Amino acid sequence: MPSPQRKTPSVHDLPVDPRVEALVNEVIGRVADKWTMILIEVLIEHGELRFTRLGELAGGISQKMLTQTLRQMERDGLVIRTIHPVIPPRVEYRLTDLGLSLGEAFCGVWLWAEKNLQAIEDARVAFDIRAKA
Amino acid sequence: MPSPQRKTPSVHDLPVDPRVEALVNEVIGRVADKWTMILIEVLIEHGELRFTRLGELAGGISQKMLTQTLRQMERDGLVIRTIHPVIPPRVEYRLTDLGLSLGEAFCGVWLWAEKNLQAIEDARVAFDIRAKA
DNA sequence: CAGTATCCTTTATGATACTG
DNA sequence: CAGTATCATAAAGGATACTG
Repeated sequence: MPSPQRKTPSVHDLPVDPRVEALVNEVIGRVADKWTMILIEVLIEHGELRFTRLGELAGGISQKMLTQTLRQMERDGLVIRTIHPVIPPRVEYRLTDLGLSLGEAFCGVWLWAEKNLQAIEDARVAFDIRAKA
Repeated sequence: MPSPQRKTPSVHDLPVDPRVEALVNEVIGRVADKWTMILIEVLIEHGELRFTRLGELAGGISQKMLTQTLRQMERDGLVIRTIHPVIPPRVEYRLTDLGLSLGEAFCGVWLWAEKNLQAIEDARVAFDIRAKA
């Protein structure tokens, strides 16, 4: 890795419009939401799913949050919501290409988390011991 | 957060230890936190920084959240906090290898957001128009 | 089934004041 | 400077009841 002193070898290798950066932050804040990530994960693994099934597979999500998160995702162009006009209603959700690409981008974080779980737990234990002193 | 007995199958259909998965979710939940990501970004770009400077560069963070987020990051092994015993106090923060690797993993999401900013805005506009009908 | 609507609790965050 | 402590409030989220 390049030493931190060198000219910012970060994501931004070019002059960054602060307004663009602010928007990126906002998008990341919204999009990197816990339930959004989990729903994308579930949709990648299972493909198109109905509302209730999606909730079951996500695990521990309330109906309210499920609706709310799905609406946001739909608005952001991450999922497509298909209503089948039957009784009882059948509504299915699937990822758009945009949603899929976000899942792939986020995959790196997921892998990072799995890989470094133990390191984090160790760090916490060490910190808590230090903190007691 | 622990959901009361989830008979729900795991996010993966693969044999994944649910406790591991819960931890991964928790870690991602924390890591996908807005200020954590911004602080990592700033630390990658500027290297070791003092408390106040870090806050300035992060932009719009309250002292309370800065302290709180940095403590969490330190506990998770993402940053190292160095206290120089002088008056006035001088405390510097820098990323650990773990913190740096998280920044790199998250880089994909950052790039995704930059790249797809316009697509998201377009999707929102389109959705809002549809919603009015 | 797939939501809405409502109430209510918890959590997150901000503002302010104070200290070694 | 680099915090800590406290109060206040906004926002997130859950439980429950109801509906087309």
